[in-house]
Amino acid sequence: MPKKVNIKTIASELGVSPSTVSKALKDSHEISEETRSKIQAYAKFYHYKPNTLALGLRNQKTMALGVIVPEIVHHFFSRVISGIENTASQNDYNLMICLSKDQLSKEIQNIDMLTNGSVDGLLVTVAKESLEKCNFEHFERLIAQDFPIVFLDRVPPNLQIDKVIIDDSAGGYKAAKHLIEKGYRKLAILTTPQHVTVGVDREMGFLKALKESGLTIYPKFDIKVNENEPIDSQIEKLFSQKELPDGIFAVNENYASIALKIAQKRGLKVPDDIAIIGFTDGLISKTTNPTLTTVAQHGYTMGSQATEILLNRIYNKNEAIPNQTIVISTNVVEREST
Amino acid sequence: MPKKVNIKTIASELGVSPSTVSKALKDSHEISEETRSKIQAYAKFYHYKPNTLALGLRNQKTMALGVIVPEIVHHFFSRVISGIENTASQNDYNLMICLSKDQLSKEIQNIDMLTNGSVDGLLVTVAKESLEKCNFEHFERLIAQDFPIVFLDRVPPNLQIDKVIIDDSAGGYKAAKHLIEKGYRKLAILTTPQHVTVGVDREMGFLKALKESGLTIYPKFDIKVNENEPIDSQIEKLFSQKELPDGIFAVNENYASIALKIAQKRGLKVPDDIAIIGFTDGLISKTTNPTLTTVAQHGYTMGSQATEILLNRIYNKNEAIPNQTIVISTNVVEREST
DNA sequence: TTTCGCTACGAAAACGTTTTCGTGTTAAAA
DNA sequence: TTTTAACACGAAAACGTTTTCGTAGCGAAA
Repeated sequence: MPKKVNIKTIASELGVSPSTVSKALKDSHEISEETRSKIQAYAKFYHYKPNTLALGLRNQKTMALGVIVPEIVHHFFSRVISGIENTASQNDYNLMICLSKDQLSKEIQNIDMLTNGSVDGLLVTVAKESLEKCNFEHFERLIAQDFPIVFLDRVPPNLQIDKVIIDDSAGGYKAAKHLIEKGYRKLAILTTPQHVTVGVDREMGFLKALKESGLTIYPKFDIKVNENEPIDSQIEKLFSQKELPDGIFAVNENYASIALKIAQKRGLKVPDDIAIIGFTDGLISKTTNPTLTTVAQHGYTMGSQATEILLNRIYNKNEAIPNQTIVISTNVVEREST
Repeated sequence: MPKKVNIKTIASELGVSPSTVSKALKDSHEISEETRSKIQAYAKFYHYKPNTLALGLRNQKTMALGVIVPEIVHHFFSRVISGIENTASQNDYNLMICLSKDQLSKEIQNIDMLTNGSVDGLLVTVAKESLEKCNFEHFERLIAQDFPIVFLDRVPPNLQIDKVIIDDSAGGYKAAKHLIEKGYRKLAILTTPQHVTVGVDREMGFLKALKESGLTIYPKFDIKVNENEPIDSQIEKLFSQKELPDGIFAVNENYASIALKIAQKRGLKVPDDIAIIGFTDGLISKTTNPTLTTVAQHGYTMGSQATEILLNRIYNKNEAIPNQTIVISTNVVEREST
């Protein structure tokens, strides 16, 4: 079977030099019409395609972007990736996707791998472990080297970087406002531990809205869910108190759907007895019964915007563009649970 | 700032030749202890990492696998990718992920891109358009060239290839058996049009089980959903007939959850008045109310098994291994809807 | 006839590695 | 003292491109 052809084989097969072939394939005027069409015909017939590695090495440019996310089996991240892929492929860029599994070691390994010629730039959502341990040396090195990198969603603090983030605080604020407008007053929150900044920010905005309306939150209505322990039983506690809340804000879809299930199991009517509002507009919220009102964060937009910034950096490399922060706003998608 | 170092810069910086540096970094005995440790210390200090492109070009081996799937915002595919990533990274392989968006042209483009030195092998789920048009030339070319490639889930027919598929027929069979055992007799099916083989296979198995139990299916209980038209109204038709089924088999999770919703809207009790069983064990099935019984297809396993076959081909390239077909079996996960 | 200027092509270097082979130096063996 | 062998290193080619520069051949102008 016809093995893969390259410029050299075409050249020797056609009795010309590799330079001639290369030029002919690029429609160079240096090459005569006759030779050119002969070469192009041959190349087309044998499906010649230039070797990506050689091109990358020669041009110091790979037309590939690296993506590092914690997980891929996750509606939000897969939407982000989808957004990235879309604008990347529109600009003839390909993707190398790596998973950090929220581990620092994997993240470092991926960074090392990707930044040695493999890709022209990097899109990163920082791993939880890195955030917990405040270890960002691997990123700082890259930044010092002016390697094009844009952070998404979870970002390293206190660094001069390009980033695209969700306006989590405003999202929490909107969630609270929505509940209050609907007439709910005894509000509870299901949130994450301290080091997950997105959870903290959502809570901040939530509390701010409460304050503005002259409301406060009982400490026992403020549940910080520990992901290393069974989630159900932690949320269960909220429902096993004498006094129950009449509105719950869950900082993600998962907590929201669990809360819904527990509420229904305990005979509470949603939204009559208790309202529930989630965060992240994924598939689950649309299929529960009742469907869940959520604060929608636009992952796809996030991915494509981040990619645009990154490509812009790559195109204008060594021009000192100031660092950008893009804030993607959220909006409440009202469904049946409030 | 310390720009990226490479072998040449290390060599000139340390007054030795590139060959010496290369050997020293590989602990070659040809290099004296003194020089070796000097070089290694320097390399470590400046975080030297070999350039991936150069390595790939030199070794004719990139340590990367190409993955082409129709979509990524899809629970099943993202699980498949997750499985691929896991065994790939265990074997020090990286992933280049491309999306075909079920378009033939994109698929061809991706294939062309990936097979020119970028990756050592390919994992592919064929795009719907390619299946409809029966256009597989781009694959045939690769196969003729002995390029390592493994197909997943949706495969081109009549080709000598390695593939990992779901036992869709058996899955449909199990779904029917399950409904029948539970006492349901008037069964309906929500399936896909002809060209989507997985839907056809699932229906085949389903009908086989019916036949074995002496049951038949009314033509009007056999709904072929056309994805280009509103899905809800097509499924609605099933419920607007004089006589209703008492059990529904939906060939995917989406159809199942829509059917559930419509049934409930019409005041039917699930599973008392009507049972519903889906296919693909995703997130949705676990969060509906009642939760959905489904035929679980193990995407993660599929991905990792396919990757093992592929790596095996790559390691033993030019040894004529016969083509393999791995069939991933399914199982019924019983929940509340049956 | 000489000079000039095109046209059409080739040689070679470079991108960053690895690996084969060759070689200068030194110490041990003859 | 000469030969041999081990040691420690360097030169160069190769992977597949692109691009700069050089030049052979040729017709036209001087």
